[in-house]
Amino acid sequence: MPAKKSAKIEKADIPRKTVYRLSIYSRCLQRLLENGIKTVSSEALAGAAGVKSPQLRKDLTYFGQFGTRGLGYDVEQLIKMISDLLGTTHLQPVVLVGVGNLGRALLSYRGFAKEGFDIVAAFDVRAVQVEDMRVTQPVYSMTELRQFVEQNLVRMAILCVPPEEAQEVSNDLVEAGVTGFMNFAPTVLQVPDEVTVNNVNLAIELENLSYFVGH
Amino acid sequence: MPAKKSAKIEKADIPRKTVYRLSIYSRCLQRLLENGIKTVSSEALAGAAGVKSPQLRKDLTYFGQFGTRGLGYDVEQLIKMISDLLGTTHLQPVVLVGVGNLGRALLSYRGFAKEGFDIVAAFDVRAVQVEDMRVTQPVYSMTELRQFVEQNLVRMAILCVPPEEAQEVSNDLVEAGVTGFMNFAPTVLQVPDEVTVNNVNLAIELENLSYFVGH
DNA sequence: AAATGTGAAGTTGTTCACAGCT
DNA sequence: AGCTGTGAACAACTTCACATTT
Repeated sequence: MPAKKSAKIEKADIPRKTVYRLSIYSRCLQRLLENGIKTVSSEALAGAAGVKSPQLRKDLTYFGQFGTRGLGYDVEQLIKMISDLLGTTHLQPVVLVGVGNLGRALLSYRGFAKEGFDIVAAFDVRAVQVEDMRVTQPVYSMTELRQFVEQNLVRMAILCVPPEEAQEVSNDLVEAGVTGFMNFAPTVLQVPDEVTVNNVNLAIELENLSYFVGH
Repeated sequence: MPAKKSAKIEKADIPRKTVYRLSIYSRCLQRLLENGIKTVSSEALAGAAGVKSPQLRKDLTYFGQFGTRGLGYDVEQLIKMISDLLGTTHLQPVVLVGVGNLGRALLSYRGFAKEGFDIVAAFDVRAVQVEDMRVTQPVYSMTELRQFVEQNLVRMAILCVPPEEAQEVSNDLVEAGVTGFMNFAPTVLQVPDEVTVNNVNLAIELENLSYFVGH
């Protein structure tokens, strides 16, 4: 069943970067709201987010018209529309696979919970509980991964396994119903079209910096 | 002193994405080398890196001509040229500022050392040593930051402080000689032109995924 | 014959300029 | 008058096609 092309803008037509910037706008708006600011112009919000104002306006109009000419945007309304769009209105369950150094590190990181994501369980070939008070999630054996994902309707997974295992683990997860990966393994994952992979590689990020810093 | 524009390709003319892909190519080449493969075609290497072959060739020719027509690229030579270029031939000192959850997590992560970076020290307003066996770096008080950076000629910093403090800390670091930041704080840093900032926000990365996964 | 290097074409994303609301 | 929404111009990046070299 090939998708029909239409003139209407659909998910696929929206630049990935636009979606990314939405998250940034959302954080800036949150700050404004905390300071009791009710309305903001594209100029001001763009400044806070580090982009130019036409960029911001174009980004928003991919999704509709939210501003009032001569006035600006309603802060609260914009926040609502962005979180609806990103799916962060409700807490989302996430599993983490691979409890090595990085995996443990991410499990103890409290930054996800604040943004609407809940790492509900971790999995590793060695299902030993982490003896760290800051890690509260249960660590299960790999053999339980599929069943857990299916039963809890988990759609997103954080992959921190060694590169050799990444492809196999992701295959299992996809079969169990996962459609989004945050992949920390330095591997190019082969996945079906409907599955999204966000590769994150901290070492590459540093290397990149190193180039611009010079030596 | 405005920079003179020239026809020759200089650092600024090279797409950021190209530099980023260089790191990916490097990792693929490393694997080839480990498997005893001496020569590789753009087609094969591009496949492994998840890009198209003209992309790879164009990326490389920004820096010179490294291939042999009819044959391909010499694996070892390419690795050498990329690491020279990225500045990862020699171990580089990095400081980490802000030893909260994420900071601690990154300190215990061994992935940087393998790629040529050495987190030599950490700094925090509360200079308490981390009682975690996996964290081996000393944690100093913020007041010692400037002197340490100057004396050890540190050029790169990993910022994990709360957003309110990020700007001030980065000002200090820039004055002390840091020209590259890996910024984990959800803030748009204002820095001089010659300073590079790589923003990394794991929560945004997850939010982004959430959008594509749907709900 | 095989595979690189590259100008030109194509695609995607950004910025501008201004028409059109409020 | 002020500020959004948007088509058109612009810039950046990617892909193609093929001439060139080994």
